[in-house]
Amino acid sequence: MADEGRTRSPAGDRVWRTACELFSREGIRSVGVAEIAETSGVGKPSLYRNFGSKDDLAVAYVRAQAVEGLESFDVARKAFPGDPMAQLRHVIARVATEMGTPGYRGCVIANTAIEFPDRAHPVRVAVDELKAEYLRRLTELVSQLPVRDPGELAYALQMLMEGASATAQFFTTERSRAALTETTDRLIDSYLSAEG
Amino acid sequence: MADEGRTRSPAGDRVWRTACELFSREGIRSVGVAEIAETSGVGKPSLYRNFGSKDDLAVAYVRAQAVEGLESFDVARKAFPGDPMAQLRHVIARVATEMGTPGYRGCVIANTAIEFPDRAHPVRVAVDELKAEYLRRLTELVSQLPVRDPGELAYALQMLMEGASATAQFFTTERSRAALTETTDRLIDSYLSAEG
DNA sequence: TCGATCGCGTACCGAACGGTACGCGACTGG
DNA sequence: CCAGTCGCGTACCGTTCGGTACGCGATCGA
Repeated sequence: MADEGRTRSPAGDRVWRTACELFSREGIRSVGVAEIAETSGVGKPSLYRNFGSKDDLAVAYVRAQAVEGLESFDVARKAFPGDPMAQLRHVIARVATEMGTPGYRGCVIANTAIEFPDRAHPVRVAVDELKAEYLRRLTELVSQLPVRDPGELAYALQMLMEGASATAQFFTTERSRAALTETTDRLIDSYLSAEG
Repeated sequence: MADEGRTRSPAGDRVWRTACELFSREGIRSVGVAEIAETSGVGKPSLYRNFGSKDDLAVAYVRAQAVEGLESFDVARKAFPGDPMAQLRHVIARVATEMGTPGYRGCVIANTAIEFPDRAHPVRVAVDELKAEYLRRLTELVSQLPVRDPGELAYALQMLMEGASATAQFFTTERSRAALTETTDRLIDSYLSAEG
C-alpha cells in the first residue's frame, strides 16, 4: 500500500485507497473505473486527473504491492547481518505471513501477469520487471549460502513461493503455509548437505 | 483439446477450435465472442446455438484442457502397474513436457481461476472442481509410496507443479522444467529417506 | 471587492461487450 | 413440385467499457 510518497489531492487519495482495495479483492480487469470512482465517492475526472489512465493506476498499484516483498530483503539484511540463512528464512516467512491475510487471493504480481497476457502491455511490462527483480535479489541472497549452484536453488525457492501463493487460493492458506515452510526447509537442507 | 465427444455442427466445430486457440493464446476474458466468431468465419448465432453462452464455452474449454492432466494418472497406472514411484514420475514428467509447448502461458486452470475471481461464477466453480480432483488423484498416488505423511508430500508436489507452471511464463520454460524435475526428486528423496 | 486559478462532479462520448430477432437458402419427405 | 425443417449469417439490441468536454463553486492574491 506504500505509495512512493506521491503528493495527491484528497479525492485522488480516496481513489487510490479504493482502487487498492478493489483491485486486491477482485483483480484489476474485473474492476471498472466507474466502480472505483463511485465507491470512493469522487467523480471519474478526479481519477483521471490524479492518474492518467486506468493502466497507469494499475501500474502504480502493482508496484506498490511489490514494495513489501522487495524490501523484505533489505529488512532481512539489517535484521540478520552476516547471517544469510536467517535472512532467507525471514524472506520466506514474509511470504507465508502474507498468505495468511484474510481473503488472500494469491500473489498480486503473478495474478496481474495472468490478467494481462500481452507482454507489451505497460502493466505486464511492470509485472515482468518486478518478478525479475525479486528473483535477482533472491539469487543474490542464496549465493551467500554454501551451495554449489545457488542460482538453481534460488529458482527452485521462487517456484515454491509462487506455487504456495497459487495453491493457497484453491485449497487452504494453512496447508500452503505449512507446506511452504516444510518444503523450503527440506530443499535447503538437501542443497546444504550435498556440499557444505 | 479433447472435446468429450460432443456432436457438433461444422460451424460449431470451427468455433470450438478457434476458441481453444484464442483462449490458450490470450486468455478467456481478453477474447470476445465477436472475435471468436470472426476468426472462425462463422456468425455469432452459430456460436450461441452450439454453446449456450460464452461462460458455457469457457467451461467446456477449461474442462477439455484439464482432461490430459487428469488422465495422466490413468495412463501412468496402466504403463507402470504396481510401481507408484514410476507412475508419479510420469505424472510430473507430463507437466514438464506440457511446459515445453511453444508459447506456453502457464496452467490454463490456474490462469482461469485468476481471470474469474468470483468463486460463485460457473467458470470458477468448474476450475475449483478440477484443481481439487487433481490433488485428490495425486494424493491417492502418493499414498502408495512408503512415506509417513503422503498428504503433505502430495500437497507439496502440487505446489511445485503449480509454481513451475507459473514461473515458466516469467522466466524460461527450460529453467522451470529443470527446476521442477530436480526439486521434485530431492523432495521425494527427502520424504522417502525419512521413513522407508 | 474583484478576477484568476484550481479542484471538483455532471453529463456525455464512441467503442466494444455479450446476446438476439429475423430472414435467407439449402436440403428432405411426400 | 412443393412444403416443412434445419443450419446459417446480417443486422441489431441494451449495457458497460475507458475516457472527456464543460461548467460550477471555493479559494486566494491584488
